[in-house]
Amino acid sequence: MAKAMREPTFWILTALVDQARHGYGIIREVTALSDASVTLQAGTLYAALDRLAAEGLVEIDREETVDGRPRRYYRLTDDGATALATETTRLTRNADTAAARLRTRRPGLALGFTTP
Amino acid sequence: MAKAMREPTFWILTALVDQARHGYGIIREVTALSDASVTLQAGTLYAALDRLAAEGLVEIDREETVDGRPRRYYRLTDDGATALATETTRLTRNADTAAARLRTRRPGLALGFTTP
DNA sequence: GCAAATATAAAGATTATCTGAGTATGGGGA
DNA sequence: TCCCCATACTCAGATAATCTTTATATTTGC
Repeated sequence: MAKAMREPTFWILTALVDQARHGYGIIREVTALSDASVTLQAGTLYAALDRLAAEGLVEIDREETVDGRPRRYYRLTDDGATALATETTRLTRNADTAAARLRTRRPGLALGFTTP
Repeated sequence: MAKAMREPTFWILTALVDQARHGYGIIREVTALSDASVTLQAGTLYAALDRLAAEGLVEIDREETVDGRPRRYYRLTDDGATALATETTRLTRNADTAAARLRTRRPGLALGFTTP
């Protein structure tokens, strides 16, 4: 079984599903995707990109300079998409297992969690 | 926002939802709950129980000796149940966000993930 | 009689993330 | 014009949860 992914890693891969993005763009996309509940730290992001590139889950798409600032774009690889899909399945299964258990606790009472 | 929970922590809390269990019982329950895809390591478990007790998410239920072996039972606190419910909501939301994005990738093709 | 299962403990290594600081450019408001 | 903020990336050190390994002790099953 693939080892559990940490949240920043999960969000970075998710941000790259639809298009290649550069580091700072990933940060903004994750903020938007997560409804501002997750704010990637720069240190975390760039370290994670290096690691993910080494693992083959992302790769450099292109580098360009916009307004005098250099950007490095990353894209998701097929392995990255597969890893994200696997992780997503795992998250769903875990959440479903816990939700089912929680429903049996104090039956008839309002639950402390909601479905979005 | 509550900080993301790691997988072993999530499973320990989930295992305690329905009843108080002792350490070794938690290990076996998590193996069963996760369809044998997660096997808690003893070192991880007992360290996590100490930490979770210090955080007030679990508490000692009772201690008893069965067949000459001492067992320490833990139960989930209300805070623990709330934390697990919050985490479950987060997992569901994250998984749904990623799943929606993955569906838009290479439309028409079979997806690399399944719903359980 | 010996291995495997039961039950807990604890030290050291690993690793992703967090924290915080640093470098640099460009745009917008005062 | 000046300064702050947003943009864009880098890096060193601290933190925290987990993993790995080892240890101890009892009981059950073969």
